[in-house]
Amino acid sequence: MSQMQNVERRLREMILGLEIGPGEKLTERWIEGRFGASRTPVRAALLRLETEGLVGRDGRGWTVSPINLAELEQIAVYREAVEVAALRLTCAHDERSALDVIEAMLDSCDENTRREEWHRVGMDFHIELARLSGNEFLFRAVRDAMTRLSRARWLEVRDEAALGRAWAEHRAILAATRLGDADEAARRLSAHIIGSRDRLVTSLANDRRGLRARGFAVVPA
Amino acid sequence: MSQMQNVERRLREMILGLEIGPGEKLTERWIEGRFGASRTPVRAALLRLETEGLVGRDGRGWTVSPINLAELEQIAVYREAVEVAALRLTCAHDERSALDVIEAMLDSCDENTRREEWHRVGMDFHIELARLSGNEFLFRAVRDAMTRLSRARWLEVRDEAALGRAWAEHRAILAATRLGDADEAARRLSAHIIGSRDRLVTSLANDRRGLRARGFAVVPA
DNA sequence: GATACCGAACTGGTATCCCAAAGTGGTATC
DNA sequence: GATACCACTTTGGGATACCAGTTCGGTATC
Repeated sequence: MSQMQNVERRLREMILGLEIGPGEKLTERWIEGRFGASRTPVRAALLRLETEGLVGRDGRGWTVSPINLAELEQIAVYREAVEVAALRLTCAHDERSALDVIEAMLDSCDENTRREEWHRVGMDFHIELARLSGNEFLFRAVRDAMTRLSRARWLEVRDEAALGRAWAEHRAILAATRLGDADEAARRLSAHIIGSRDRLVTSLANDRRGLRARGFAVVPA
Repeated sequence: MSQMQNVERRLREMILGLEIGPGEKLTERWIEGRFGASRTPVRAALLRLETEGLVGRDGRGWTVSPINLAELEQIAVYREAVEVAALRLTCAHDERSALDVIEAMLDSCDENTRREEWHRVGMDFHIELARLSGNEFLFRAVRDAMTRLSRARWLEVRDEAALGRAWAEHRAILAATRLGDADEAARRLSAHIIGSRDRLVTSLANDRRGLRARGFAVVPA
């Protein structure tokens, strides 16, 4: 694997894992030293992470994108459009046995599972479901949206009750999809996405003070 | 304006304007010489154009993305999802006077207008309509989709009848939106997008031989 | 002590070099 | 004439040197 992809992957992991706080300044030279790469791959990584929305330009410098409540609300609307469209396509397919694999992902999480795993599976559920649509653009849209939501979702994962509710909703969506009931599946998916957003934005607004204290920039809606 | 943005913009224009044919090989050194910039900004431009889908990697080298019929079909489905969602948001707004500006764009095209202008306005109609939704992600999705469609749409613009039909459909969509009739507007927009796709894919499939003769790579569905 | 000013240090942007590997063309061999 | 092989060229990936603009600390001045 090339240096370029390595820097990109490792830097993305640090940002998504909150090892580098939202709003923090980044310098190309710091990344260079941190990962033992030269500026060429570092710049390539920053350019790609910029298109993913994980870093941005702050005047003449680089900044880890802050958590933006207004953005989270808009992403939910976007997700609703693309995920529902993808799900309807999947419902229209004849072959839906791949749903079993997704259900197994949900089953793999129990009380002994690490929070990181719940976090990952919660995203992969939506991403893999979108992949089943067979539409590359809907799939990428969902994957990119989940990437942008990833950091904020660490909050949701801390809430046991919210996780239980989310998993139940995931299962209900799968059940309706399995039956090919597109309308019911779409209704439940919409409700799930909007519900998640509301819980997320509420708890983020409440935790804002605490997050800022940890050095995490959170821009209000 | 920095070199980096210049190279990116000018190279994008050459690709979208078919001055560099779909499927053509690109070397960083050629671009370097062509635009009088060094490799650093050239590579930055290529990385960004790659995320826009205009160039891709062919083994170790760069290639102008071919026109891909399967991709065109998938984009139409994607567009339908995001544009309809955006339009419904706009219909739900109180303030819709901005629609006048869009209508004026359509009016600015008549029999004396250059084909390039029809081409541009035909895309901007959809982009500006999506912008009115106020949702940044839906807007960007539409803009990026139109960019990917841009080269293939040169064909549609050659067909006088297709243009007339498209403009009539655009006006009907605007009319329904103005009335706040979201369902009617959505129906008409869906029909327009899918209809455009069918006409486009058909004429592309027919012209494939001619396009290949001009050196344009066209990959079938 | 406050402030205006100056320079050292650091920033991203750019140019340029080096490198390993993939490609290319010619040639010797059969 | 086909093919295997080798030297040379060209490629993108990486590293580094340099630049202009900005920032920021310290200092001289009042």
